Amino acid sequence: MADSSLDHSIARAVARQLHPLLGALAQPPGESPLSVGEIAELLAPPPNRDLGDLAFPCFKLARAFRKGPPLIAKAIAEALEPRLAAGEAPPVAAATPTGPYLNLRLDLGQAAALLLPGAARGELLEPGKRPAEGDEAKPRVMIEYSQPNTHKAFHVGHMRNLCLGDALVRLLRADGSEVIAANYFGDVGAHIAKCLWWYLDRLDDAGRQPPGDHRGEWLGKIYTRAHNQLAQWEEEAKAGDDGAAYWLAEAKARTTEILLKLEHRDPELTAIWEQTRQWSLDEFAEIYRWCGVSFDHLFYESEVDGEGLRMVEEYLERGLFVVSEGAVGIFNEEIKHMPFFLLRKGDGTSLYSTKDLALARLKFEKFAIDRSIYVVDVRQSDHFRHVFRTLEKMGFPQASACEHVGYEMVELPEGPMSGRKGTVILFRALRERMTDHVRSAYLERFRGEWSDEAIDETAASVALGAIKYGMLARDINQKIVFDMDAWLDLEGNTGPYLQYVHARASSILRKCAEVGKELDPAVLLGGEATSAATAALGEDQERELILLLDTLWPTVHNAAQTLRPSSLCTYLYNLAKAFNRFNQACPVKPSEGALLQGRLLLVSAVIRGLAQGLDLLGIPAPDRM
RNA sequence: GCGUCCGUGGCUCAGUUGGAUAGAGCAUCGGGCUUCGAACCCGAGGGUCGCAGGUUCGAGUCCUGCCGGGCGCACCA
Repeated sequence: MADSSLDHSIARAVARQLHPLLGALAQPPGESPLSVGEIAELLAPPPNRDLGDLAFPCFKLARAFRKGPPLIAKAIAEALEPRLAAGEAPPVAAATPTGPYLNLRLDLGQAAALLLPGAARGELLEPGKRPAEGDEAKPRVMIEYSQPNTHKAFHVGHMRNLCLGDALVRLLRADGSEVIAANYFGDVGAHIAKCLWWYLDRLDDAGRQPPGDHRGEWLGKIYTRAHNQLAQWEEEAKAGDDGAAYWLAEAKARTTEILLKLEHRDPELTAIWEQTRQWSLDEFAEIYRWCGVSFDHLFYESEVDGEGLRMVEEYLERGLFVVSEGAVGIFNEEIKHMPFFLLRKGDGTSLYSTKDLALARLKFEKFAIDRSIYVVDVRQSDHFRHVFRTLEKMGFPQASACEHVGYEMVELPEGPMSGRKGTVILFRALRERMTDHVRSAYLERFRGEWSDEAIDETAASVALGAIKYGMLARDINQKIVFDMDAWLDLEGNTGPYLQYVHARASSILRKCAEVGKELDPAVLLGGEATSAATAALGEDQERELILLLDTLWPTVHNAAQTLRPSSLCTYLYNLAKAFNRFNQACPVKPSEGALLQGRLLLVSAVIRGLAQGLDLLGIPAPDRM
C-alpha cells in the first residue's frame, strides 16, 4: 500500500471522508459498498460550478442502501453535517444533496495544500508516490511499432505510428509496466528486389552514386520509380502492348533472380543489399533522433525469415497446418468471414505472416514478456487476429496476451496516400516546412536576443510538438486528413498551444525572480507555510486549475490502460486553457505575501504537470518560445 | 456478399466507459495589449448527436434493423 502521506489526491481525500459514512449507512450497516478508490473515481465536477466543486453520484449505492439515490444523497449529507460543522471533514467544506447527487464544496485552501506541494515537486506521476500504487510485480510488456520498410521513403503516414507507439511506451512506463520498445524493419521482400533491379540495371555508374545525405530517401525514390514502371508496363501489357509485355517479363524474371540470389546469400548481391539497407537504416535513425524516439531492441525481417519457414514445416508435419492449392496455411474457423490464413506461398517462400510467427516466438522466448503490443494500422486487424489465434493453437500461452493497436490511416485531401503510387508527403518535407514556419513566424523576433542555436533548437522543439500533437490528439479510430496548410496553423488546439502555456508560466517565474519574488521553499513542504499560501487562493480560475490538476494522474492511468494517448491530449489542452484563463485574471508578479506564494506554488505545479504530461506524449516543453 | 470502423453546429473533432442544461478548435461577427509574453483572453450566432425501434429511473454512449461513407477479404508487406 502507498504511504498515505504521499497521496496528493484531493479526490481521494474527499473519498476518505465519505467512505466510513457509506459503511454506516448501508442496510444492514457494515463494510462500505464502495472502496476509497472507487469513490474517488466516481467524484466528478458538476455541470455547473455553482453547484459545487465535486459531485458524488449515488446511483451505484441504491441496492446496498435499499433506497433511491436522492434519499441516499440526503442521508449522506445529514451524516456528514456534524463533522462539517466542526470542521472535521477536510477538505470538504459543505455538502448539498441535489436530486441523486451529493454536491460537495471544498475548502480550496485545504485541497490545494494537499495537492500542490507534491505537484510542484513533480511527484504526481512518480511511481510509489501516486495514489493506489500496488505491490504487484511489474508486468513486462513489449511494444512493437514504427516497422518501416527499408528501401522505401518515410512519409507522414509513418509518423502516426511512430508518435503513437512512442507515447504508449512512455504511458505504460509511467503506469508501472516494464516496457521494451521494439522496432521491426522490413528489410526483405519484393520491394527490395524491385528497388535493386532499378538500381543495378537501370542506372549507370553516375546514377548509382548516392547523395551526401538522405540516402534512404533517395533510395525510396528509386523504389517508387521501379514500381511505377512495372505498374505502367503491366497496364500496357494488359492493353495488348507486346513490347511492354516483353519488358515486364524481363523485369519480373530479374526481380525473382535478385530475390533468390539474396535468399541464397549471393556474396555480390548481399553486399549491395547490406549497403543500401544501411542507407535506409541510417536515415530512419536520424529521423528517430530528431523525434526523440529510442528503441530498446531492433528486429529485422531478415532474421526471422528462415525460422518462420522452419516453423511452418514443423507444424505442417504435426498436422496443425495444411496444404491448400499448393500453399500452406491454417484454418481458423473462429474467424468466420475469412477462415483460411496463408502461411507459405506455393513456391515455398515466406510471407509477412510466416515471419510474424517466428518473431512472436522470439519475443516470447528471448524476452520473456508478459504482454505483447503491436502498433500497426487498422487494415491489419484480421491479419493479427489470425496470427494470435494461430499462435494459441501452436501452444503458446502468451498468445492471449497479444494485442493489436490498430490505428486509422493518414490520408491526403485528395485521397489515400500511396507509397507505391508516390502520392505521399515525405516526413522530411513536413519537418522542414514546420520548422521554417515556426522560426520565421514566431521566433525571428528573438534574433539577436537569443543565440542562433537557441532559436534553431526551439524551432525544432515547437515543430516536433505541432507534429506529434497533431498525430496523437485524434482518437486512433479516426482517420487523419493531412493538409499541410492546416497543420501549419499553430493557433487553437495544437501542440504549440500547450508548449506556449509552459513557456509563459516559466516566464512568470523568471520575471518574478527578477524582482526578488520567489517561491519560499517552506511552501513546498506541506506544513503551515503551505497552508498559509494556499488559503489565499480563491478565484474561480484558481479553483478550476487546482481541480483539473487533481485529475492528471487518473487521466494518465486511464490513457495507459485503454492505450489511448488522445485522452491525455484532451486533458492537457483543457489544463492549458484553464491556465490561460488564470493568467488573464490572476496577476502573479504584482501580488504580495501569502497570495504571491500561493500563486507561485500554483504556477509551479502547472509547469510540472504540463511538462510531465507533454513528456508522456513525447513532446518537449521549452522554457521559452 | 462477409467482416470491421466512422456518421455530433458551415468545416475538423471531444464527450470522464449509462448520469444533471451535448462541449472545444477553425471559420464568421463584436470586444480586450502603457500592467508577469496577444502562439492569448472574453462575448455572440450556429445542434431534433445519420434514420427507426428497443433496453431503464436516465441513451450521443448499450442492443436490433436500416441509410451513407472508409478499410479488409489467400500466394504483397
